[in-house]
Parts: sequence; structure tokens; C-alpha cells
Amino acid sequence: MSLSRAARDLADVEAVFDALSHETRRHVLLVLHFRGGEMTAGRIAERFECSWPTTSRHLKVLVESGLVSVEKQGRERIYRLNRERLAVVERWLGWFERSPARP
Amino acid sequence: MSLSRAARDLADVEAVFDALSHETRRHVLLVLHFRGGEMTAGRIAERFECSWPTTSRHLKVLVESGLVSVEKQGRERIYRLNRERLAVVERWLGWFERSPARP
DNA sequence: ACTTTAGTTAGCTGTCATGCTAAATAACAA
DNA sequence: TTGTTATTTAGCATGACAGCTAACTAAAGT
Repeated sequence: MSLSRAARDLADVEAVFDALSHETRRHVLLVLHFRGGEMTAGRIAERFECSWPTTSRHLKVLVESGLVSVEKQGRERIYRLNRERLAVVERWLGWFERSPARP
Repeated sequence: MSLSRAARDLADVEAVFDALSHETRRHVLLVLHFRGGEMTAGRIAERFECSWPTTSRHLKVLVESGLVSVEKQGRERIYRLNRERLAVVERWLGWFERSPARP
């Protein structure tokens, strides 16, 4: 059973904003971006204070939000930034450009 | 003792993304926008399922993030959308437009 | 086969957010 | 002053989340 378009959009917004609500996750996205868009889990984790499993879970949240994707390569996992996915945020902000109904 | 600019920026991003992480709060902002930018607490609350105190707390979070401000008028409180504050999000997104360091 | 390397999953814990109801405040109306 | 309306604060219960360590999986090296 598939969701309506509106419901899907809402779920996207939910997932993306939820992922962005944690400083570590926002930071991961920036690190990914400034390192060229892709890195292995290990190279990401070594840049953060928290334990590796904790970072791993943050990455999972990011993947589930669609902001990042993973590809397994040998025993490594390569995380890749999906820049286009940030459009979810831009689209949401776009509502505030539309002129409100007048009183 | 004042925070450095960078620390203030970081705190702003934190507060704003945190405020935006809850669907109800995002919804409040949209309602405010489409109703012309300002509403009393009561008129906001009546549009939401959750109890009035719960909405009230959401409003508080929004105010603390700077996305909304309040003004007391008689026994009512008027909540006002601060559209410019959404620039915090835009600025953050702006990082991803900057070209990453090349490898 | 055994070890090392890369990374995730499981399970636990403490903290914090969210929801509720009931009580408090504060302005206005009678 | 008593009551009513508007709204917040207090206090509590529940649940989600983030952190940790330990255990697990899976690929690669020896």
C-alpha cells in the first residue's frame, strides 16, 4: 500500500529535519562535503569524539533520511553525500516565499 | 562574558534546527505564515490536536530559537513569525554551495 | 585455519523531550 | 470582589535518543 504524494513529502521533511537536528550529524554532512563528497566509515569516525558505534548510528540515521548513501566495497563502507537531498529543506523553506493569504 | 562569533553562529544553528525538528513546530510556523505572520496563542492552539499547555511549550521553543517572537497585549499574547531568522538555515545550506577542497 | 581490520548490531543506561492534567497568574468584566 | 477568559508554569509519566562497552559479522592477509 503506497502513501499519497503529500504523505510522502511530509515523511521526507520529517526524516530530513530529524536527521539535521543533531549537531554531529550536521557536522558529518559538512565533513563529507569538504572532503569531496565521499568517505569510508572509519575516516569519518576518526574525526569525531564519540565512539565508533555511536558515529555508526548517526550515519544510519543520515542514510535513512536519504541525505547520505552507502556502498559496501570490500570490508569498507563508503558513505556518499546526496547533496540534492538537501532540496527537501529548500522546498520547505520555499513555503515562506509564497505570499500568505491576506487577512 | 560573551561568546565568539563562531560560537554564537553555532548556537544559532543548533537552536534553529532543534526547533525545526518537531513537526508540530514546523507546522506552527507555516500556520503563522499563511495567516499573515501573527496570531494569538489561543488561535494557534485551537488548530492543533495537542493540549494547550503542550502547544504553549512548543511556542516557547520557537521563541527561544528566535524564529518567533511574542508580545503581550492585554491578556493575550501575540506570536509573530520572524521570517528573517530562517536565514540561519539558508546560511547553513550555503556551505554546500561552496566548492569543497579538491583532493 | 587463524588473525587482523573494518564496521555494525545488541543491550544497557542516563538524560531529555513530549504529552498530559491540575494549579497558578494576570487581565478584564460584572 | 468575584468570576471569567487567556495563557503559562508545575509536576509527573512515558518514550525516544545518544552515549557507552561488548559481542558479532565479514572481508583480507598470513
